[in-house]
Amino acid sequence: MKRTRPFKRRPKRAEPKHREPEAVDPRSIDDDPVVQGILTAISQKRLKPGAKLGEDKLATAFGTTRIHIRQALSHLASRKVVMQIPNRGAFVYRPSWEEAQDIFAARRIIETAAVSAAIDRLDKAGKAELKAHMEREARHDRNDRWASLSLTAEFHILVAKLAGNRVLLEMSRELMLRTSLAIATFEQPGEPDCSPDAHPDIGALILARDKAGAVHAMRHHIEEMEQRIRPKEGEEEVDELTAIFQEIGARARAGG
Amino acid sequence: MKRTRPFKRRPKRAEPKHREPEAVDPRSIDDDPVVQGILTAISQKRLKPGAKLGEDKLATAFGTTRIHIRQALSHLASRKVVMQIPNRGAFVYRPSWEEAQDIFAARRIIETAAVSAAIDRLDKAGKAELKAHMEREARHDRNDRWASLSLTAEFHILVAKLAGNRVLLEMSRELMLRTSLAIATFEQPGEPDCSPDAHPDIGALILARDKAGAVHAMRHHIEEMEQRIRPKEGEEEVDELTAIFQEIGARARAGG
DNA sequence: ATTGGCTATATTGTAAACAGTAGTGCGACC
DNA sequence: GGTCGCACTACTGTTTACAATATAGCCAAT
Repeated sequence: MKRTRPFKRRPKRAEPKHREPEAVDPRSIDDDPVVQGILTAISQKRLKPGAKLGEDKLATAFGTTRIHIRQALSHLASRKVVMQIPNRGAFVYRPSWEEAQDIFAARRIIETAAVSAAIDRLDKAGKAELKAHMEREARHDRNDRWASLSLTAEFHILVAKLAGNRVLLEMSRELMLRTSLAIATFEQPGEPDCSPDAHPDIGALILARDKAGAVHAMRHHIEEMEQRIRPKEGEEEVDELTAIFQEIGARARAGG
Repeated sequence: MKRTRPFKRRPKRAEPKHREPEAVDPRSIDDDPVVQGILTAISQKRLKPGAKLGEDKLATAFGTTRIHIRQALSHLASRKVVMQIPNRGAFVYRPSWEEAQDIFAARRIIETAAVSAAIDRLDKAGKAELKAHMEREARHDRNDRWASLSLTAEFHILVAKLAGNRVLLEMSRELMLRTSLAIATFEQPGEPDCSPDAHPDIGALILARDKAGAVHAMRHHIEEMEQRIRPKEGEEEVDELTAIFQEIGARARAGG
């Protein structure tokens, strides 16, 4: 077909004018089904710390390509939910004992502040949301382990949401996940994550706007969780080994 | 060349035994020179919010490949330092006004807690580190804008480090960067990020173990920073536009 | 003058082939 | 019998080329 218009060849194009990237749908990778799937699997403890996350297997499981999986895994690695080891692959993150303690300490700080802020700005809609959650948690089937784990996590997320600070909310989400990993790594077998009666108490104190009481209850609740985990015995061997190697390395460097 | 040994073809191999991924050098992507380069460029305000981060340009600038750049950019996008828009590319993150306020609120919470914890566990080494930093900050060349910005950020990071909680430290680092972006986006021209006298005061109060005073000074310092930014006038137009569109969309959903 | 349509180019996104590395199992050797 | 070494597989990591999308420039028409 004849070209309607002859186009002269332009030698080069000017630097593109810097268009501001506003007004664009900022769809995040957090909404990705692969990311969401792995996150819920972890928070429900179907995936345990140290589990291998093979790229091919995930690709066939989710019905997508390896590239997509790689993107999701590296995102999760940025959030310290997944550990990537060169030429070995991706594994579910296994926090150290020190890191587990730091996670709980961070939660004490952030969630007590969140409770306080939530009480300050509690309105009708917030009260309704909180009551609805408490009812769901009260009447849920306690034998459904996966639903229980999801619900207990959602309570803490809801409090963070009621605080009205999105940055804090994102941090809380991240800490919740890392708490799941910490508990899964260091839990004593058979114990639940959250003591089942703590959430109704805290919720009632928030609804009553008893700030001091709610903050204290939340702090106590988190400390109770923390006291339920114990350092792994077996890890001392590993630490000893690494200590030996480090000593040998240091001696080699020193003695030439 | 002759094969020394005939190998029979094995039909399939068993599932590999799950070797635990411990005892491996966990080199993080945070140490990547591309990531570090972009982060320091942002914290020194050489890269402004909204700036385009073209993959090819970065690849040639850093002397590496596009894939490497893509990995670095997606990591930075996970940390909300970079905004990736499909088919448009990566830009330096530009926080909204609400997000900027949330960042400062989060810093108030985390850094006051960090000051408190830092005083609790302050030892000789910590005192020395703090004194060394205060001296560097006192005698640095105030005309060197880039060095100034680095030093003021380092003070806050040092306090978080003295608190002895790595999780909190990582959060503080992230918040520092996002504060840089918030200030760069909403600052009044010509004003410094931190009031120059605040850091010596806070440092002295920490060294004196005056917990209440140090916490108060830190909170005041952050509030002072926050009060120095103002919402952009131009943004109101955009907000009005988006409001109109949202209204139209809602009406279409309801009436259609 | 502004808007709309068209084409060329720049840039990002994706697929597939290739290369490199770690891990497994068999055989050999002491 | 335990250890060592080799060949092979499975997997990750990288390169390459190609496809898809958005942007800029130009012309025409209103």
